[in-house]
Amino acid sequence: MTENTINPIKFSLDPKSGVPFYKQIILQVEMAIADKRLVNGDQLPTVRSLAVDLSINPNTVARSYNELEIRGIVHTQQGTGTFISDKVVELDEIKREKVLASISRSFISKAGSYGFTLKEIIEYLQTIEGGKE
Amino acid sequence: MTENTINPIKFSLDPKSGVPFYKQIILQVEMAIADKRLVNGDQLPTVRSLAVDLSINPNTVARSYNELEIRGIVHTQQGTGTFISDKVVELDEIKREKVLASISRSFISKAGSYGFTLKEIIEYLQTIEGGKE
DNA sequence: ATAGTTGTACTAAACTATTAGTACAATAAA
DNA sequence: TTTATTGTACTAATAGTTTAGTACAACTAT
Repeated sequence: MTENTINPIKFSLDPKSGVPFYKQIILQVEMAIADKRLVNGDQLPTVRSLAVDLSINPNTVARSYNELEIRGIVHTQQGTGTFISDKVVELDEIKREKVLASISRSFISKAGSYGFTLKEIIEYLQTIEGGKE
Repeated sequence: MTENTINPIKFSLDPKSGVPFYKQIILQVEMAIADKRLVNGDQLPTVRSLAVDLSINPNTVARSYNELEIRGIVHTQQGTGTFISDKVVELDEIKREKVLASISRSFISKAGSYGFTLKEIIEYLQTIEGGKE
């Protein structure tokens, strides 16, 4: 009876990876957004259905969805479901740059602790970018 | 009687930071190397002395030194002490690039999960680099 | 050889993160 | 209002990480 208003993303877990289940789910949502398999307004599987699907506890799914909500990636409503936030796909440039700034900062700091300068880092990344097909 | 063959780095721990003691020690050594407060051949404090200094267990210091040794940053010898590896300051370019490649890879992957392309990343880093005094 | 230094091994305690069990609360639809 | 859906709260079990206690082994110097 439910139309497929739900974009059928395939979730899967690798228990051997050492990556916590809830993080794997978050990553899969993020990646799906990144390559447009999920777009604004799309509904994620319900907490229960995904929990059954993956044979894990509903709370584990809920935790993933909660973190995604905190990051502003999804919004959630009891009785209705969890949906990709409109803002995400509108690509709010300000928020986007904040995210990039944040993860860049920690990367630069880490590289710096190994003695790399920002100049060196950029040069290295350019060799990668140039070298891809 | 001991000359200061030991470069007197100041170690300090922040128990509230949530960062494990052994990681804080590693980071402080790495940073000291990065800005030349530690150079090749310099001796680190002995496991015991640093443990007393910081009021922590010798094993915690030893764990830090072990990780640093695995990374090739220090070498250690019983009865003698722990020293900054010559290779570190010779800046073994091959190993150096491997390190940069490794941390870059995880950064690129993380940024990618947020939908950023390598091109975008590089452009962003360049704005930072251009903007520093 | 012997004494004093150094790092190391092994074990256990404390803490934290992760997941699950179970019951509940909010919303939507009839 | 009732029923079925949705997400949530609270607790506990489990596993993993981190630190400490304690005793040991390697090496240097005398």
